[in-house]
Amino acid sequence: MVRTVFEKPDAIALVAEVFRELGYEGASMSEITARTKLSKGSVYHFFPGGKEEMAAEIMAHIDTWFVTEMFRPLEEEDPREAIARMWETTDSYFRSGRRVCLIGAFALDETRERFPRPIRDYFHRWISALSGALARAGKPQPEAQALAEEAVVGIQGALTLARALGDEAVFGRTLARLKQRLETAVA
Amino acid sequence: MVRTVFEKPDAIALVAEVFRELGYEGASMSEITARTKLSKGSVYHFFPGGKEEMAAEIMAHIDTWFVTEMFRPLEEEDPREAIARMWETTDSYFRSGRRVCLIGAFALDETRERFPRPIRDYFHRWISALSGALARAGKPQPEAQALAEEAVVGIQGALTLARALGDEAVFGRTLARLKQRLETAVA
DNA sequence: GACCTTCTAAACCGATCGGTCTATAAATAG
DNA sequence: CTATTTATAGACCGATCGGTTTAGAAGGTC
Repeated sequence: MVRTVFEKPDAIALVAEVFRELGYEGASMSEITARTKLSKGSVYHFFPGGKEEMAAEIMAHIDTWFVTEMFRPLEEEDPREAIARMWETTDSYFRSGRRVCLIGAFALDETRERFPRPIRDYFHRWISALSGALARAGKPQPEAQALAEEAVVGIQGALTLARALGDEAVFGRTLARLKQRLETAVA
Repeated sequence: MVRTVFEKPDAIALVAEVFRELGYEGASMSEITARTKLSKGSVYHFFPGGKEEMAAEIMAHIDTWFVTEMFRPLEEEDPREAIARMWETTDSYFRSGRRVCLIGAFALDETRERFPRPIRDYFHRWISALSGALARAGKPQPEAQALAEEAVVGIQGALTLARALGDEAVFGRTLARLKQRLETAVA
């Protein structure tokens, strides 16, 4: 069955990948329509506010996803189990290092000036959620916070290097190292 | 004395900051001329090949700088002393987290496809140089390589988070942690 | 001083930019 | 079925894009 019409959630996901690959400025309308196979009419039907609205909706979509799949699970009963699952979720979300972090990419150039809050919140909430789990696992507060920050820093750095080196393996190595580090720190 | 003419090294440095702040796609000619105060005529006088040549020259300039200021010093006599100075050079180059890594930013979007080699080499050489110093400080090869990779990953991640959180302190904390980690690992 | 090279200024170019609009097709409700 | 809503297609718009050109100013050499 050939698809004839799209629905908004599809449109958000499709456009999101274009922004992720090309960045905010690089994601021109011609690239968006070419890569998503959506016509200009469809794109502006779903996002009357243009690129700004697309990016805002994409970030909201990412936010929702991370809250339900990454942050809330970190609040579940067994914190060590929760953290272990976070590494799996992270590896899967970033496709073992083949997919970059859209929010991280936005943070690096002037796109940050457009969306300072969602960008800041994304990282802040991730660190908070992980820090909370570490605290419940027995880490005193200041160290828990520092370890959580170290983990998120490592994830972002590994994504950058994986792309830069054209070698996704560095992402897997970094996740394994960080996992180990948080486990022994908590032991 | 008001400056009337520029020379090429000045032009490279000025244009580099625009690319660093806006990324390759975001650095439009109008932004370049506005922010550098160079006229379009001047810009194309220095870079007849346009944006592509500007970016290539900027990366060559960065490469030279890193070789003389970061990589070669890591080969000097006392490896621990050399590594200690690397942290200072890193902090100073990235302005304690206020300046982003142009090469890292290029790696994240499709700009990478334009310049895969210089981007890959930049990180590869940094890791190699640091790994060599760690090895000379007594670390067996596989761990030296892993620690060097961890350090460069951490630097990149910290730059991303510093920008994302609008809080440069995370960069200083990360450098301090990595410095400590490499010192104890080598002890 | 004359001469020559280097650098600047800005008008100008076609192509592409983000965005609008109108007509129509597809899906849904009655 | 008809009526209405929702989504698609693409022509079209002014603005900006990256880049070219030409004329002249600034700076060095003798």
